[in-house]
Amino acid sequence: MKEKLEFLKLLADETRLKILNILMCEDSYVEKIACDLSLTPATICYHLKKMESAGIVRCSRAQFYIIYSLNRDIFDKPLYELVKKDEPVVDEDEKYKKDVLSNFFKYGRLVQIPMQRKKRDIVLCEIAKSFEVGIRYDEKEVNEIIHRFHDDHCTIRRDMIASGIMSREKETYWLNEK
Amino acid sequence: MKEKLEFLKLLADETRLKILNILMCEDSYVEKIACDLSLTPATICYHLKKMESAGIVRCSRAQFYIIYSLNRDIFDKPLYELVKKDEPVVDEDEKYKKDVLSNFFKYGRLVQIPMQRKKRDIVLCEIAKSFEVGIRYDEKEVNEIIHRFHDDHCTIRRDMIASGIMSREKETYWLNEK
DNA sequence: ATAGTGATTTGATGATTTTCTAATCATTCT
DNA sequence: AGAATGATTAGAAAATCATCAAATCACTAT
Repeated sequence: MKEKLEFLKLLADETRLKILNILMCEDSYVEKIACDLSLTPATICYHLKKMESAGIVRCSRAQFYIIYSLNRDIFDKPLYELVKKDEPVVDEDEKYKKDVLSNFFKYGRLVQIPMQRKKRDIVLCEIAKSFEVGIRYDEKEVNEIIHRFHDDHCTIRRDMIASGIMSREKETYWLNEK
Repeated sequence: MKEKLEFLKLLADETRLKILNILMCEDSYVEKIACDLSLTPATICYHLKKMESAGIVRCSRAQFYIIYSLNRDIFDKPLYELVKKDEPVVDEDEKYKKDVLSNFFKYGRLVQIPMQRKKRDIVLCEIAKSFEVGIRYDEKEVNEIIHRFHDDHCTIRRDMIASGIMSREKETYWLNEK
């Protein structure tokens, strides 16, 4: 995906398209192209080097000049080849999270506390969304909020502290940043 | 050219490629895509609207949702179709200028003063490059410089004034801006 | 009607990218 | 060797574009 994106980005520029069209007709060199397009050699060089490193053009020295030519093979593919994914599009982490949540929550209630550490953290994070950063809660408030999700608020409250999602000092609890 | 460029620019964006890949699998709607990609609905809407106005996607309302779908026809073309010019690449004006100059100058000398107004202006502009803006020249200096290009410096000097390329006051001449 | 939900627009911000000038590099020719 | 010419790089300025938050719009269902 990344590579195809870079390739498309290279094509999607007015100056580079013009350069490619010139090279479709005949090989050429920096100064000549610059003159044809009324731009500086530095600019043309910048574009040619970019395209060279992506394999779109090649160059070779001939006497005074460095002759650039097109790598014509590249343009035969149909367009959808360039658009179609070769990696999953949706963020894998996000997908996994969603799966876990939909497995353990039914109608907004936690049906079971996950045994696996990784899954339990995801579930705890979800519950943590009901707390706000910067607010101090006493134990009664914490229990009440957690109880909306699961009867065993004690276990979950303890896990919140253990996993570092919340902190506690004496009788007050608070949600940690991030 | 312009249109193809716009099309390529639309394809050459990571988020839009991801959206297209999602739509390749199944039709979808703003909020769902936003959720899949962990972006805001506003952002997804922005991209979809852009692609819609280019005919890449379509949309239609279905109950609560506005369902977006792919216009699949577009992706069948081979890539070079998108790159190849359908207008001349080189600036027509520039080309014309070049032709005129190469017709009337040989080895740096003007072989004949063009009769056509348009062509004469181009030739005069070329000669004017030997003068600098902001410098005052007396008639002798002007003649000397013009003489490098053509024997009949008087005619050309007069044409320079007449065409507005240079100005004169009493004995001094100067090149006008631009 | 109106409350609720998804879609869109607006305005601001930040990131990326193109372009130029000036300086430097590399090669050829004298 | 060094002069000349084309190519490249570095650095800075300007333009373009994606993203978000907040406000507004459009439709549905009660």
